[in-house]
Amino acid sequence: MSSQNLLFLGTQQDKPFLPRLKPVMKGITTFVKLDAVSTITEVELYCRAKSVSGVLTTSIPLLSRLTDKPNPSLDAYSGSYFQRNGIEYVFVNPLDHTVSVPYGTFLLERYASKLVSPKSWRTPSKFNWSVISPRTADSIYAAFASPNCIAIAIDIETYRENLAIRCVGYTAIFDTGSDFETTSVVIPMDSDWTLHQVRKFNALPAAKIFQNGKYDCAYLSRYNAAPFNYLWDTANLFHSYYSELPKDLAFLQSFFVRNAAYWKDLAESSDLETYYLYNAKDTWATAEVFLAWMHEAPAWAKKNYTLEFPLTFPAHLSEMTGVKRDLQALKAAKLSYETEVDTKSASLDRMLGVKGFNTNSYKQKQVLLRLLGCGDIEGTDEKSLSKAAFRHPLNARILELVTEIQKDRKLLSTYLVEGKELNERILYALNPHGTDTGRLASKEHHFWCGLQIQNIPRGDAVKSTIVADEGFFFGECDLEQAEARDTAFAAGDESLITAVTGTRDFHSVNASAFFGRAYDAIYDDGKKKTKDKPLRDLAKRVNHGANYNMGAGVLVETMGLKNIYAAAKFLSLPKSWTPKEIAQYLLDQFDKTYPRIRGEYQTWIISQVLTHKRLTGATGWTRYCFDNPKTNKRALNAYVAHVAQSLNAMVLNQAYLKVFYDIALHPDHRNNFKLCAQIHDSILFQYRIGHEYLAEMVKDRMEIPVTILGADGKIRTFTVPAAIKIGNAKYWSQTE
DNA sequence: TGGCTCTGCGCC
DNA sequence: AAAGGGCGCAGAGCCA
Repeated sequence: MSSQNLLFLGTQQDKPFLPRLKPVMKGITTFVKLDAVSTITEVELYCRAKSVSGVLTTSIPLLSRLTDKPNPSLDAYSGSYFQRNGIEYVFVNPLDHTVSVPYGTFLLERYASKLVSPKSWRTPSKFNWSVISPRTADSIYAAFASPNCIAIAIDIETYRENLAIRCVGYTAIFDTGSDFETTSVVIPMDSDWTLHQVRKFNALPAAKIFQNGKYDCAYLSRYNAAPFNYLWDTANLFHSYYSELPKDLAFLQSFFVRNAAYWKDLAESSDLETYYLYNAKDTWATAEVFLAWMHEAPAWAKKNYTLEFPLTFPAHLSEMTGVKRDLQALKAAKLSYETEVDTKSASLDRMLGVKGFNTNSYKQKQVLLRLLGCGDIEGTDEKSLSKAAFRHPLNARILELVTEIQKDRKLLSTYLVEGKELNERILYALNPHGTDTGRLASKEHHFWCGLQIQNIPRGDAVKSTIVADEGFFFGECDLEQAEARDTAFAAGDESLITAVTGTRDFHSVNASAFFGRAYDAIYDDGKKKTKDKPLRDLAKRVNHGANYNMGAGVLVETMGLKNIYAAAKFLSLPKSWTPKEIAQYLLDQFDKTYPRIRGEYQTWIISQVLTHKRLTGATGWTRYCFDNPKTNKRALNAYVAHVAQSLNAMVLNQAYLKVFYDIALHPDHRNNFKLCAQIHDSILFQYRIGHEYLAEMVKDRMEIPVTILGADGKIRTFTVPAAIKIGNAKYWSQTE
């Protein structure tokens, strides 16, 4: 069958979006079938009749037949390839993704090209694998150690219950001169001999490739089997290329390997051989993704990788360091909040005349709002409750209590939970590939315990349960007004630059400029004290809102009616104004003061994205942008926020690396210093008592000059100042 | 019972 | 019509 005809086998759901399919099929004759099919034979007969050799499809029944699974997930299989009786099948997400997902069309086109232009795809290496045995180990090792082995992909499988490694898979990539070949091997972790093999293979000189390798390294470290020459990570590679796209290995494989199908369900197998096969396939996929990325990725993505990947190592150190929990303090805090919740809940129940009102139930809160005559309020979150509270003192009495209970329960359920520790330590993960902007993302640790370390509540409640190690104090060093400075310089807005870099208090300068009051009436420079807190706070909120391109309606929501009316009152605004008009007035004051920020700066960002599909920051970090900031305000907001957030992240990441190499790893300092975490604009560490100078060294390394081309076309250099927070801080709550 | 989505909320 | 960015986790609710 030499015909190039293709078939799109979809569902009725796809019908409205069929016009989007046409450009993707690049002029190839494509038949369309939207009615349900019940057998593969039916599809095959149709294809024979129409000389169709390839089927692009969103049909779940067909997927079910091909995978022999009752209820497969189309999303998991999107991009997957099957071949049967000479017909090729490629699954894609429902066509409505072309409009509902920013990268929907991009992925559809990419997956369709598996059929439309198969020659544009790399031919993957043949997958061959074995389970290691004493008979084969030496020859496999010798091959992996040979100079034409250019890299080795590794992946471990673990038992969650005891943090043991179940098996380790390897795929070696061999350069044959004209092509790349691979060999995969799995080492079950079931004897001293196999552990010895794992150590040997991990110590091989070839560069190692992982997918999210900090996970693997955490476990391998426990076995004293850390890998040597870990240089590549497919999660970081892909994040460096398309940060807005998913980064799991299954997605990466469908993205980079033409004739591969989703294989992750093999992991559920109870058959050992099948499980090892799954492990081997993971490493093969990792190797193939690596090769395809190297072949395809543009220079800017490679530059991104050089910025991002090195962060793996300080992140690994921080993750394995963790922070100590004072278990007694935890118990006490927990008990005290539990008592608090009990008391308040009893009081709430009495007020409502019910038993066991659940403040976590949005349904119950909906009913409550209705009973209080506030059925018009949509949500049941804190803002909605405070809106209702503002309407009547009785509402306020009840709903403020509800909110208080919720706050306490949040602490109890998320942060004051016993048993999150490992050896009395709170661990966490810090992932350089976790965000669209290049910030690190945090989550619980690879050992299935610990906490997200970047959202610990600000107050003492939780931080007073985090204790420094014996002989150490906590220190924290943060970049001051970093995003505001970054915005000012990126926009090239002279007045904002002046305000944010001046010696005067930034928010008071704003308050003065926005609302026409004398600066001296708002802030006392001599005493470094705020004199008009309400006005300064108002300026702070307005600045924050405007920076994120907030609309008046949202500003009303975030400030709350109480604050909006209070603002109108002390600014003597007309009494007839609606809350939204008041908010609009506030935003207008910002725009009058800093017209470039929501003016030329935004225009510049839009044109950058529209002309290049990319935003490149001052440090060279580039974000590929799938969304359209001209037609989609959400996208515009995201890209506007990106510029400052990303620049700040990049600078802090550089600082994190410097602190890692100059202090945490340095032979002169390593015994007196612990690198704990990076928290968006700060670095958390511990220093040995008596070694306060280390905090100074951290500060020095955080103050990195940035040279930036502003949206006004001028080049400027600036440095965000860092502030040290120390003070005999035995507990994290005591850094100040 | 487990898995999924929705809702809400902690941080910067 | 109107739309504040970036994250991860817990509980409720719902479905199979």
